[in-house]
Order: sequence, then structure tokens, then C-alpha cells
Amino acid sequence: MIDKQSPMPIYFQLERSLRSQIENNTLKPGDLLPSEREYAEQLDISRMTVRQAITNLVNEGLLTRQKGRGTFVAEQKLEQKLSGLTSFTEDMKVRGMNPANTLLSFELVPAETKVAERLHLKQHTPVYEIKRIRLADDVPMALETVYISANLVKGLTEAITASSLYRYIEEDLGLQIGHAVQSMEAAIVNEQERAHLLVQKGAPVLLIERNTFLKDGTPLEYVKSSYRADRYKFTIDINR
Amino acid sequence: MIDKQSPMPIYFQLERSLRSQIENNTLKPGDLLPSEREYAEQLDISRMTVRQAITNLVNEGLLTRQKGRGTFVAEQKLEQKLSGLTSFTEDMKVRGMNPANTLLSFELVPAETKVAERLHLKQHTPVYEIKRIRLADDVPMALETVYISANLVKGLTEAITASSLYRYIEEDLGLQIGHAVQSMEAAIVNEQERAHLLVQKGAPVLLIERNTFLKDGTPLEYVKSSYRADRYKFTIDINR
DNA sequence: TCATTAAATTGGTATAGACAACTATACTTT
DNA sequence: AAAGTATAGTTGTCTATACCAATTTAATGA
Repeated sequence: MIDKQSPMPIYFQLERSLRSQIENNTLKPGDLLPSEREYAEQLDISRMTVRQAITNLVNEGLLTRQKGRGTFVAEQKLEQKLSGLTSFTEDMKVRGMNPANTLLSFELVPAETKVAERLHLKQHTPVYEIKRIRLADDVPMALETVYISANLVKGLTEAITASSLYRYIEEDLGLQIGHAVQSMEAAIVNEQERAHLLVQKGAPVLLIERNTFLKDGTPLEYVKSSYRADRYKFTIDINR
Repeated sequence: MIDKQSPMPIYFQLERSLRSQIENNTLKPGDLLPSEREYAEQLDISRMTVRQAITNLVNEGLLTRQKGRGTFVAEQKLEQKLSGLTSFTEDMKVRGMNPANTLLSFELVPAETKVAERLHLKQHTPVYEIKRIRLADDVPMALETVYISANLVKGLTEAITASSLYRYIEEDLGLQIGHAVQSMEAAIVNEQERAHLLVQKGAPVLLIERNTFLKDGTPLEYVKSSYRADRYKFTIDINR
């Protein structure tokens, strides 16, 4: 388990050992670990060295320490999922609703100034422009316009837009989505939105703009959405 | 700089000192720090205690260590800051504006149903209720109501609310903020908001609710804010 | 039996020292 | 001039010890 003659640091060996015990469920979430003093005596190493191993795993979130009680295997954080990047489709499923789309238009157009800027393209480079109404349980929730670099998704067809665009990009094209910069602001519906979202004049909407990038930093898409304020509330989990 | 008699751990005091030196550019990115032994001798503390402070900052990404060379101030990752949890104060500074507050009320009140639920308290447990107008360059940006468990911040006074509440909680109380669940929605201003934000009737506002937790999971605060839609856009970086 | 007190256990902080591994520099040898 | 060598300074690892603070457990007393 621990080899003092190894060039590998002792704390690192212990760290790896504990990590694998957690991995293969020898140590289960909620379990109490042997005390630091016990490890030290058992392995004939200093308590401070044990602490160094455990501290690293605590920082990673695999273990938790409680003064006077002991060190425990951390419970898995399901919460983590919420903090990530979710599509409208996934989002609605989580909320227990049935997502659907109505395609308004599907065109290959030259990128105008703002779109070109967000996708790091030269102006007038061809991009797909997809306008959709997003429905949840058949109720209009949002009006969405997606701009996506044509050279990244060459085989894009109208049929694909009927389901989840993200699923297609990740699973069929094998592109890895990295991060997104998203902005949110409030506004009053304009006429176009009002017609599609079926709301009163003067009703508030939540405007969301999202700029999505691949893992390598290439801009993938630029999305502008208008959500009905009376039906949609955006929630996110922010970690330090 | 370091007070050995303070109940605050020495490594924590040094950590805070270094953090603030980096904050106010006394230590600039790329700078070489004095060696660990030098700090130990200078402050008359153990080298291991110095290491504990530095290790924490390395884990946070503020410092980097190179064996045989020394410890350096890390290059700033601006993006990182945006993705994390930021206070209004920090947020406005990043945007190059001057943040300020107008205190409307500061009371110790019994927690009502929703507040108690969010703070995991029994109903009618005393909580601080702080109402403030948030200003940026002297322009009203938001109306904010903070509810915070009274037993967590016993010494809270009106004076503290004049500056940054987060700074006080982290640096003076030594509480570690973990994560926050934040929701955003759009609405039309009500009368109270209209009076304080100085906007037209029927103007849109961005309603933000935030539930902040400590690292150990204890609920710290519940905040309701109404931001002027014409002046404020919320931006966040979302990582997979 | 129940509540109180005391002791034991646990993680948290801190010290002092030692040696290893690595880097940069100055100096010596080839 | 180039290569090798010594040296001082840096972080990395590890030990042994000590005391503190929070919690649990055992002993005690009414």
C-alpha cells in the first residue's frame, strides 16, 4: 500500500490509495475514515503526512472533515449538474415538462456585423440562421434565433432542428462544447415577439443572449432568445 | 500585519494579507514573492505556517510555485472572476463604475415563511433585514433586500452595510462562502421600486433572487433584488 | 433513570528541524 | 569558448512534538 523507498511521495501514495478506495466503493459516501492518528500509526508515517494526503482530497471535494468527529467520504453532489450548461430541451425535461419546437425559418445567410463579431468570422461569411418557437407542454415559452457557423456544421438540415441541436453537435459531429457566455436582461415585448408568444402588449420578457464556444475556444453559436416572463424563470447554481 | 495574540489563525492572517496585497497591486502578476524562509524569519513564525497560507492561495490560483525558483503571483484570469460569485460591489468595479449604497432600513425582524425556508430556520427566528439602493456612479441601479441569519453575523451594524457585506463576512468573520443558487426573471416595476429607481411606469425590471450558502452548506443569506432593465445586463460565464 | 461532569478522541494550528530536488550563478577545468 | 563543478538559495517532503477546540463517550452523582 505504502512504499517508503518509492520515489513517489508518501502523501501521494496514500492519496492515490484513498482515491481508488472511494472509486471502487470500498469507502462509500458517508463512511467514517480511520482517524489521522490511526493512519499514521498503522502506516508508520507522520500524522502531518497523512494530513497532507487528506487535505488534498478534501480540497477536491472527495472527503469532508469535522472537528471532533472525524473525516468522512463526501456525498456525491447532484447539484453540480444544475450549474452546467443546459439546452432548452434538457432544461424543460428537468422541470418535468415536454419540450417541442415550431420552426419559423431556416436560412443560410451572410453574417451581419454583430453575428460575425460573436462567431469570430469576417462579415458576410455564410451562417445558418434558425428561428424557432420553443414550446413547453404546447405553451409558447420563448422565441429564439440561432446563428451558427456554417463551416462547422456543414450537414445541417431542417429536420435536425426539430429535435435538440446540442445533441446533434456533440453526438453526431463529435464536437466538444466548452463554455458559454450568457447575458440576461429584462425588456418589454416588441410586436414580433408578442405575435408569437401570445402575450399582452407591454408584457415583460427576459432577453437571453448566449455565445457558446467549443473546448478549443472556437465560437460555435450565438443565440438570442426572448422568454415569457410570466412563465419562465432562469435558475443557476454558481460555485466559487 | 500579523498578530500572534489574535484568535484568528496566523496562516489565515498571512493569507489575507497576501490576498489584499495582490488585490491592490502591491504584488503584481509575475512578481516573485519573498521566500518562505524569509517570511518565516521576518514574521517570526514557522516556515510550515507560511507554507499553509501560500498553499491555500496556490490552490485558489492566485499564486504559483516553482521548485528551486520561488513563488510567483499568477497572471490574472479575468474570465474566472466573471464565472464566479461576485458581489454588486465587485461587479461594478469590473465594469469600471463606482459602486455605492443608500441604506433604506436596517432591522432585526422575525423570519417570515419564505425567508425562513430559504435560510433553513424556523419561522419567526430573528434575521437581519437590510434594504438598500445600489448605486453605480450615483445612478440608482437596483433595489435590494437582504435577509441574513442573525446568529451567523452577531455583530452586524449599520456601518458595515455601507461597504461590502461579503468582504466583512469573509475577512472579518472568517466565514467561507461556498455557492449560491440564483434565479432571474423579468417583470414590470411596482410602485415601491419605481419610486426608488426613478423609472417610468410600466418599465421592465430584472428580478434576481439569490440564496447564498457557506462552504459547509449552512444558508447564509437570501437576497431579492430589482435591477433597472435599461441600465443593467447580467452576464455570466458557464462552464461545462 | 436522568442529567451533569470528566475523560478520551478527533481534527486544527503551530513549531523546529532535517534532507531531497531543483535552479541560478559563479568559478574552475579542459 | 565550452564543459564541468561547487555553492547558495529555493520549494518539496517528512518527522516528531505540542497544544487547542469541538465532539463524543464514559464515569459520576442526584
